Amino acid sequence: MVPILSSLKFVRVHTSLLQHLRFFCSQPASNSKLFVAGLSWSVDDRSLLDAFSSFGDVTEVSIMYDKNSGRSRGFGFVQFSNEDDAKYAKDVLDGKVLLGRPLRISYALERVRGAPVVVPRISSAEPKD
DNA sequence: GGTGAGCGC
Repeated sequence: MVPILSSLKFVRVHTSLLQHLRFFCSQPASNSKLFVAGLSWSVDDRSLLDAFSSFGDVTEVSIMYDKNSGRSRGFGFVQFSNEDDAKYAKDVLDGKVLLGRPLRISYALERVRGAPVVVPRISSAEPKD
């Protein structure tokens, strides 16, 4: 009886921890920050800014570069000051070709301090309420 | 160094 109860308790704690982790990580950091992937390796910050600034007020643009090679990792982040501008740019530019590569745009995830960003693989298991 | 889905220090 006791080992059963303790194992059940362990399962409860474990599942709640996973749910909390998934809940925390699957939430967008904000609706005004976009995650832009599918970038060509020749796209830099300025060309990305030029592509997005025509759809709204862009606060910050950052492309992730490899520390060793110095080349672009093919994705970056675009921060808008307005949520509607970010949504507008996402709706228009998502799938559009920039320098030969189709853009893949989605909302940026919450960045957890000290830990890598966990990308939710299970989008069908999200609570609807 | 070539690479092509992805979530940043």
